[in-house]
Amino acid sequence: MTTASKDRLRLWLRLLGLTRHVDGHLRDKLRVEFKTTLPRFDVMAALSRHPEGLKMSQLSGVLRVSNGNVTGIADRLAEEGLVERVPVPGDRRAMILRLTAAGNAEFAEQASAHEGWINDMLHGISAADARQMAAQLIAVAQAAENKEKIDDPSHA
Amino acid sequence: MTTASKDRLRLWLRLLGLTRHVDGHLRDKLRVEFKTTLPRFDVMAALSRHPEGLKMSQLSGVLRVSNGNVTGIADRLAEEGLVERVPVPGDRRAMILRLTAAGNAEFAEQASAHEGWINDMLHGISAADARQMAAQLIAVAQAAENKEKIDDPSHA
DNA sequence: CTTAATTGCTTTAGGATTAAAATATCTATA
DNA sequence: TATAGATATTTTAATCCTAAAGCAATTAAG
Repeated sequence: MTTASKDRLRLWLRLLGLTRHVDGHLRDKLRVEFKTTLPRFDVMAALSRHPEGLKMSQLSGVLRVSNGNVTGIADRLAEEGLVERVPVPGDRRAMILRLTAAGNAEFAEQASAHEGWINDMLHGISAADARQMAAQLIAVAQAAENKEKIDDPSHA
Repeated sequence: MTTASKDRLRLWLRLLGLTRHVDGHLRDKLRVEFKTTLPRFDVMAALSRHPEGLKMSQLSGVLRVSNGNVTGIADRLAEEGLVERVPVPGDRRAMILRLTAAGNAEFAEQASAHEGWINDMLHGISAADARQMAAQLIAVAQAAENKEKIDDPSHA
Protein backbone atom coordinates (compact mmCIF):
# COMPACT_ATOMS: atom_id res chain seq x y z
CA MET A 1 0.00 0.00 0.00
CA THR A 2 1.04 3.60 -0.56
CA THR A 3 2.22 5.89 2.18
CA ALA A 4 -0.85 8.09 1.58
CA SER A 5 -2.95 5.04 2.33
CA LYS A 6 -1.06 4.52 5.59
CA ASP A 7 -1.57 8.17 6.51
CA ARG A 8 -5.30 7.82 5.94
CA LEU A 9 -5.39 4.60 7.95
CA ARG A 10 -3.64 6.34 10.83
CA LEU A 11 -6.10 9.22 10.63
CA TRP A 12 -8.95 6.76 10.79
CA LEU A 13 -7.49 5.04 13.83
CA ARG A 14 -7.15 8.39 15.61
CA LEU A 15 -10.66 9.37 14.70
CA LEU A 16 -11.97 6.05 15.94
CA GLY A 17 -9.93 6.22 19.12
CA LEU A 18 -11.12 9.67 20.08
CA THR A 19 -14.72 8.93 19.17
CA ARG A 20 -14.79 5.70 21.16
CA HIS A 21 -13.26 7.45 24.11
CA VAL A 22 -15.77 10.30 24.16
CA ASP A 23 -18.62 7.94 23.31
CA GLY A 24 -17.73 5.60 26.15
CA HIS A 25 -17.54 8.48 28.58
CA LEU A 26 -20.96 9.74 27.51
CA ARG A 27 -22.47 6.27 27.94
CA ASP A 28 -21.00 6.02 31.42
CA LYS A 29 -22.36 9.41 32.38
CA LEU A 30 -25.82 8.66 31.02
CA ARG A 31 -25.89 5.37 32.88
CA VAL A 32 -24.63 6.71 36.20
CA GLU A 33 -26.35 10.07 36.27
CA PHE A 34 -29.59 9.33 34.44
CA LYS A 35 -29.91 5.54 34.45
CA THR A 36 -30.29 5.58 30.70
CA THR A 37 -28.30 4.71 27.59
CA LEU A 38 -27.00 6.50 24.52
CA PRO A 39 -29.46 4.83 22.11
CA ARG A 40 -32.34 5.91 24.33
CA PHE A 41 -30.90 9.41 24.47
CA ASP A 42 -30.59 9.44 20.68
CA VAL A 43 -34.22 8.44 20.24
CA MET A 44 -35.40 11.09 22.66
CA ALA A 45 -33.16 13.70 21.00
CA ALA A 46 -34.68 12.93 17.61
CA LEU A 47 -38.20 13.14 19.03
CA SER A 48 -37.32 16.36 20.80
CA ARG A 49 -36.47 17.92 17.45
CA HIS A 50 -39.91 16.85 16.18
CA PRO A 51 -42.45 17.75 18.85
CA GLU A 52 -45.29 16.41 16.72
CA GLY A 53 -43.61 13.00 16.78
CA LEU A 54 -42.17 10.70 14.12
CA LYS A 55 -43.37 7.50 12.55
CA MET A 56 -41.28 4.50 13.54
CA SER A 57 -39.87 4.27 10.03
CA GLN A 58 -38.99 7.97 9.96
CA LEU A 59 -37.25 7.58 13.28
CA SER A 60 -35.16 4.64 12.14
CA GLY A 61 -34.41 6.69 9.02
CA VAL A 62 -33.07 9.76 10.80
CA LEU A 63 -31.14 7.65 13.30
CA ARG A 64 -29.89 5.40 10.52
CA VAL A 65 -30.60 2.25 12.45
CA SER A 66 -32.82 -0.72 11.66
CA ASN A 67 -36.56 -0.76 12.18
CA GLY A 68 -36.44 -3.57 14.70
CA ASN A 69 -33.91 -1.69 16.74
CA VAL A 70 -36.19 1.28 17.25
CA THR A 71 -39.06 -1.02 18.17
CA GLY A 72 -37.18 -2.35 21.19
CA ILE A 73 -35.94 1.02 22.38
CA ALA A 74 -39.40 2.55 21.96
CA ASP A 75 -40.90 -0.35 23.94
CA ARG A 76 -38.65 0.32 26.90
CA LEU A 77 -39.09 4.09 26.80
CA ALA A 78 -42.85 3.64 26.57
CA GLU A 79 -42.86 1.33 29.60
CA GLU A 80 -41.30 4.16 31.57
CA GLY A 81 -43.82 6.68 30.27
CA LEU A 82 -41.21 8.80 28.46
CA VAL A 83 -42.65 8.27 24.98
CA GLU A 84 -46.02 7.21 23.65
CA ARG A 85 -47.26 5.53 20.49
CA VAL A 86 -50.08 7.35 18.77
CA PRO A 87 -52.02 5.74 15.92
CA VAL A 88 -51.86 7.53 12.58
CA PRO A 89 -55.34 8.45 11.36
CA GLY A 90 -55.96 6.89 7.98
CA ASP A 91 -53.18 4.30 8.18
CA ARG A 92 -53.63 1.55 10.70
CA ARG A 93 -50.19 0.12 9.99
CA ALA A 94 -48.28 3.17 11.12
CA MET A 95 -47.59 4.54 14.57
CA ILE A 96 -46.31 7.96 15.59
CA LEU A 97 -43.85 7.97 18.45
CA ARG A 98 -43.60 11.14 20.47
CA LEU A 99 -42.29 12.36 23.79
CA THR A 100 -44.71 12.59 26.68
CA ALA A 101 -44.61 15.64 28.95
CA ALA A 102 -42.50 13.57 31.34
CA GLY A 103 -40.22 12.59 28.47
CA ASN A 104 -39.77 16.19 27.45
CA ALA A 105 -38.86 17.28 30.94
CA GLU A 106 -36.47 14.37 31.38
CA PHE A 107 -34.79 14.99 28.04
CA ALA A 108 -34.29 18.70 28.74
CA GLU A 109 -32.18 17.79 31.75
CA GLN A 110 -30.24 15.12 29.91
CA ALA A 111 -29.51 17.34 26.93
CA SER A 112 -28.15 20.10 29.09
CA ALA A 113 -25.87 17.71 30.99
CA HIS A 114 -24.81 16.13 27.70
CA GLU A 115 -23.68 19.43 26.27
CA GLY A 116 -21.76 20.12 29.45
CA TRP A 117 -19.95 16.77 29.39
CA ILE A 118 -18.82 17.33 25.83
CA ASN A 119 -17.74 20.86 26.58
CA ASP A 120 -15.64 19.50 29.45
CA MET A 121 -14.07 16.73 27.42
CA LEU A 122 -13.26 18.97 24.47
CA HIS A 123 -12.24 21.94 26.54
CA GLY A 124 -8.72 21.71 25.14
CA ILE A 125 -10.09 22.92 21.79
CA SER A 126 -10.78 26.60 21.26
CA ALA A 127 -14.11 27.57 19.77
CA ALA A 128 -12.33 28.69 16.60
CA ASP A 129 -10.46 25.38 16.27
CA ALA A 130 -13.69 23.49 16.88
CA ARG A 131 -15.39 25.34 14.05
CA GLN A 132 -12.43 24.80 11.75
CA MET A 133 -12.25 21.08 12.48
CA ALA A 134 -15.98 20.67 12.09
CA ALA A 135 -15.78 22.29 8.66
CA GLN A 136 -12.92 20.00 7.70
CA LEU A 137 -14.88 16.95 8.82
CA ILE A 138 -17.87 18.03 6.75
CA ALA A 139 -15.63 18.14 3.69
CA VAL A 140 -14.27 14.69 4.47
CA ALA A 141 -17.73 13.23 4.95
CA GLN A 142 -18.94 14.75 1.70
CA ALA A 143 -15.95 13.35 -0.17
CA ALA A 144 -16.66 9.91 1.29
CA GLU A 145 -20.31 10.09 0.32
CA ASN A 146 -19.59 11.24 -3.21
CA LYS A 147 -17.14 8.39 -3.55
CA GLU A 148 -19.86 5.95 -2.61
CA LYS A 149 -22.28 7.29 -5.14
CA ILE A 150 -19.70 6.93 -7.88
CA ASP A 151 -18.94 3.35 -6.82
CA ASP A 152 -22.57 2.36 -6.32
CA PRO A 153 -25.02 4.67 -8.12
CA SER A 154 -28.01 2.65 -6.87
CA HIS A 155 -28.25 4.69 -3.69
CA ALA A 156 -29.38 7.75 -5.68
CA MET B 1 -24.66 27.39 27.54
CA THR B 2 -21.90 29.40 25.90
CA THR B 3 -21.38 29.62 22.19
CA ALA B 4 -18.02 27.88 22.61
CA SER B 5 -19.88 25.00 24.18
CA LYS B 6 -22.20 24.87 21.16
CA ASP B 7 -19.22 24.88 18.79
CA ARG B 8 -17.70 21.94 20.66
CA LEU B 9 -21.03 20.11 20.61
CA ARG B 10 -21.28 20.60 16.86
CA LEU B 11 -17.72 19.33 16.43
CA TRP B 12 -18.59 16.25 18.44
CA LEU B 13 -21.68 15.58 16.33
CA ARG B 14 -19.59 15.84 13.15
CA LEU B 15 -16.94 13.57 14.56
CA LEU B 16 -19.56 11.05 15.61
CA GLY B 17 -21.33 11.25 12.27
CA LEU B 18 -18.24 10.62 10.21
CA THR B 19 -17.00 7.87 12.49
CA ARG B 20 -20.34 6.06 12.48
CA HIS B 21 -20.52 6.33 8.72
CA VAL B 22 -17.07 4.89 8.11
CA ASP B 23 -17.51 2.34 10.89
CA GLY B 24 -20.80 1.13 9.43
CA HIS B 25 -19.27 0.82 6.00
CA LEU B 26 -16.38 -1.24 7.36
CA ARG B 27 -18.79 -3.54 9.20
CA ASP B 28 -20.78 -4.07 6.00
CA LYS B 29 -17.65 -4.86 4.03
CA LEU B 30 -16.34 -7.28 6.63
CA ARG B 31 -19.69 -9.05 6.75
CA VAL B 32 -20.19 -9.28 3.00
CA GLU B 33 -16.65 -9.95 1.87
CA PHE B 34 -15.28 -11.96 4.78
CA LYS B 35 -18.33 -13.16 6.72
CA THR B 36 -16.91 -11.65 9.86
CA THR B 37 -17.47 -8.66 12.17
CA LEU B 38 -15.51 -5.65 13.34
CA PRO B 39 -15.06 -6.96 16.91
CA ARG B 40 -13.64 -10.21 15.52
CA PHE B 41 -11.38 -8.21 13.23
CA ASP B 42 -10.23 -6.09 16.17
CA VAL B 43 -9.35 -9.16 18.21
CA MET B 44 -7.41 -10.69 15.34
CA ALA B 45 -5.65 -7.37 14.68
CA ALA B 46 -4.50 -7.16 18.28
CA LEU B 47 -3.26 -10.77 18.20
CA SER B 48 -1.53 -10.12 14.90
CA ARG B 49 0.52 -7.39 16.55
CA HIS B 50 1.54 -9.90 19.22
CA PRO B 51 2.51 -13.12 17.46
CA GLU B 52 3.32 -14.79 20.77
CA GLY B 53 -0.26 -14.23 21.87
CA LEU B 54 -1.92 -12.26 24.63
CA LYS B 55 -3.56 -13.26 27.88
CA MET B 56 -7.30 -12.73 27.87
CA SER B 57 -6.96 -9.89 30.35
CA GLN B 58 -4.24 -8.21 28.28
CA LEU B 59 -6.44 -8.49 25.23
CA SER B 60 -9.43 -6.88 26.90
CA GLY B 61 -7.02 -4.24 28.17
CA VAL B 62 -5.63 -3.25 24.78
CA LEU B 63 -9.05 -3.37 23.16
CA ARG B 64 -10.60 -1.50 26.10
CA VAL B 65 -13.56 -3.81 26.28
CA SER B 66 -14.83 -5.99 29.10
CA ASN B 67 -13.38 -9.38 29.97
CA GLY B 68 -16.58 -11.22 29.29
CA ASN B 69 -16.82 -9.67 25.89
CA VAL B 70 -13.48 -11.10 24.81
CA THR B 71 -14.45 -14.51 26.15
CA GLY B 72 -17.38 -14.75 23.75
CA ILE B 73 -15.51 -13.50 20.71
CA ALA B 74 -12.57 -15.80 21.44
CA ASP B 75 -14.99 -18.73 21.76
CA ARG B 76 -16.40 -18.14 18.31
CA LEU B 77 -13.02 -17.53 16.67
CA ALA B 78 -11.68 -20.67 18.33
CA GLU B 79 -14.61 -22.72 17.03
CA GLU B 80 -13.57 -21.69 13.53
CA GLY B 81 -9.95 -22.55 14.15
CA LEU B 82 -8.72 -18.97 13.73
CA VAL B 83 -7.37 -18.59 17.27
CA GLU B 84 -6.34 -21.02 19.99
CA ARG B 85 -6.15 -20.92 23.78
CA VAL B 86 -2.81 -21.98 25.21
CA PRO B 87 -2.36 -22.58 28.94
CA VAL B 88 0.16 -20.35 30.69
CA PRO B 89 2.86 -22.40 32.40
CA GLY B 90 2.98 -21.55 36.08
CA ASP B 91 -0.46 -19.97 36.30
CA ARG B 92 -3.36 -22.30 35.81
CA ARG B 93 -5.88 -19.44 35.91
CA ALA B 94 -4.57 -17.69 32.83
CA MET B 95 -4.86 -18.50 29.14
CA ILE B 96 -2.91 -17.11 26.22
CA LEU B 97 -4.92 -16.45 23.09
CA ARG B 98 -3.05 -16.49 19.80
CA LEU B 99 -3.71 -16.70 16.09
CA THR B 100 -3.42 -20.10 14.44
CA ALA B 101 -1.67 -20.38 11.09
CA ALA B 102 -5.11 -20.28 9.46
CA GLY B 103 -5.97 -17.21 11.51
CA ASN B 104 -2.82 -15.46 10.43
CA ALA B 105 -3.47 -16.14 6.77
CA GLU B 106 -7.09 -15.04 7.05
CA PHE B 107 -6.19 -11.86 8.90
CA ALA B 108 -3.53 -10.88 6.36
CA GLU B 109 -6.20 -10.79 3.67
CA GLN B 110 -8.66 -8.91 5.84
CA ALA B 111 -6.14 -6.30 6.93
CA SER B 112 -5.12 -5.55 3.38
CA ALA B 113 -8.72 -5.13 2.28
CA HIS B 114 -9.43 -3.03 5.37
CA GLU B 115 -6.67 -0.55 4.55
CA GLY B 116 -7.99 -0.32 1.00
CA TRP B 117 -11.56 0.42 2.11
CA ILE B 118 -10.38 3.23 4.35
CA ASN B 119 -8.16 4.63 1.66
CA ASP B 120 -11.14 4.66 -0.69
CA MET B 121 -13.47 6.31 1.80
CA LEU B 122 -10.97 8.96 2.84
CA HIS B 123 -9.63 9.53 -0.62
CA GLY B 124 -10.86 13.12 -0.51
CA ILE B 125 -8.16 13.89 2.06
CA SER B 126 -4.61 14.48 0.92
CA ALA B 127 -1.84 12.66 2.75
CA ALA B 128 -0.66 15.97 4.19
CA ASP B 129 -4.13 16.88 5.45
CA ALA B 130 -4.51 13.41 6.92
CA ARG B 131 -1.29 13.82 8.88
CA GLN B 132 -2.29 17.28 10.03
CA MET B 133 -5.71 16.16 11.19
CA ALA B 134 -4.31 13.12 12.93
CA ALA B 135 -1.92 15.36 14.85
CA GLN B 136 -4.77 17.66 15.80
CA LEU B 137 -6.83 14.72 17.02
CA ILE B 138 -3.95 13.48 19.15
CA ALA B 139 -3.82 16.88 20.83
CA VAL B 140 -7.57 16.80 21.44
CA ALA B 141 -7.42 13.31 22.91
CA GLN B 142 -4.57 14.26 25.19
CA ALA B 143 -6.41 17.34 26.39
CA ALA B 144 -9.46 15.20 27.13
CA GLU B 145 -7.42 12.65 29.05
CA ASN B 146 -5.60 15.26 31.09
CA LYS B 147 -8.93 16.77 31.94
CA GLU B 148 -10.10 13.44 33.26
CA LYS B 149 -7.07 12.99 35.46
CA ILE B 150 -7.63 16.40 36.98
CA ASP B 151 -11.30 15.65 37.60
CA ASP B 152 -10.72 12.12 38.87
CA PRO B 153 -7.11 11.55 40.00
CA SER B 154 -7.89 7.93 40.97
CA HIS B 155 -7.07 6.68 37.50
CA ALA B 156 -3.37 7.51 37.99
C1' DC C 1 0.58 -23.14 57.33
C1' DT C 2 -3.75 -20.91 57.24
C1' DT C 3 -6.49 -17.48 55.81
C1' DA C 4 -7.63 -13.16 53.42
C1' DA C 5 -7.19 -10.58 49.53
C1' DT C 6 -6.20 -10.44 44.81
C1' DT C 7 -6.13 -11.97 40.14
C1' DG C 8 -7.78 -14.27 35.70
C1' DC C 9 -11.36 -15.86 33.47
C1' DT C 10 -16.24 -17.25 32.59
C1' DT C 11 -21.10 -16.82 33.33
C1' DT C 12 -25.28 -14.23 33.74
C1' DA C 13 -28.77 -10.80 32.90
C1' DG C 14 -30.18 -7.18 30.21
C1' DG C 15 -29.92 -3.89 26.45
C1' DA C 16 -28.37 -2.85 21.51
C1' DT C 17 -27.84 -4.18 16.92
C1' DT C 18 -28.69 -6.27 12.35
C1' DA C 19 -30.80 -9.01 8.54
C1' DA C 20 -34.41 -11.63 7.44
C1' DA C 21 -38.95 -13.43 8.16
C1' DA C 22 -43.61 -12.67 9.61
C1' DT C 23 -47.97 -9.71 10.05
C1' DA C 24 -51.01 -6.42 8.98
C1' DT C 25 -52.52 -2.93 6.11
C1' DC C 26 -52.77 -0.15 2.12
C1' DT C 27 -52.81 0.75 -2.98
C1' DA C 28 -53.05 0.04 -7.68
C1' DT C 29 -54.58 -2.68 -11.30
C1' DA C 30 -57.11 -5.83 -13.83
C1' DT D 1 -63.84 -6.24 -6.23
C1' DA D 2 -60.25 -9.49 -6.22
C1' DT D 3 -55.62 -9.73 -5.86
C1' DA D 4 -50.80 -8.72 -6.36
C1' DG D 5 -47.41 -5.87 -4.80
C1' DA D 6 -45.79 -2.37 -1.72
C1' DT D 7 -45.36 -0.42 2.85
C1' DA D 8 -45.10 -0.07 8.20
C1' DT D 9 -44.07 -2.40 11.93
C1' DT D 10 -42.83 -6.29 14.87
C1' DT D 11 -40.61 -10.64 15.70
C1' DT D 12 -36.71 -13.77 15.52
C1' DA D 13 -32.02 -15.44 15.68
C1' DA D 14 -27.46 -14.27 16.15
C1' DT D 15 -23.62 -11.37 17.78
C1' DC D 16 -21.94 -7.74 20.68
C1' DC D 17 -21.44 -5.37 24.87
C1' DT D 18 -21.36 -4.19 29.85
C1' DA D 19 -21.54 -4.66 34.88
C1' DA D 20 -21.82 -7.74 38.33
C1' DA D 21 -21.49 -12.20 40.25
C1' DG D 22 -19.16 -16.56 40.46
C1' DC D 23 -15.15 -19.82 40.42
C1' DA D 24 -10.64 -21.21 40.54
C1' DA D 25 -5.98 -20.31 41.47
C1' DT D 26 -2.35 -17.37 43.21
C1' DT D 27 -0.19 -14.30 46.53
C1' DA D 28 0.43 -11.99 50.87
C1' DA D 29 0.04 -11.55 55.85
C1' DG D 30 0.01 -13.29 60.10
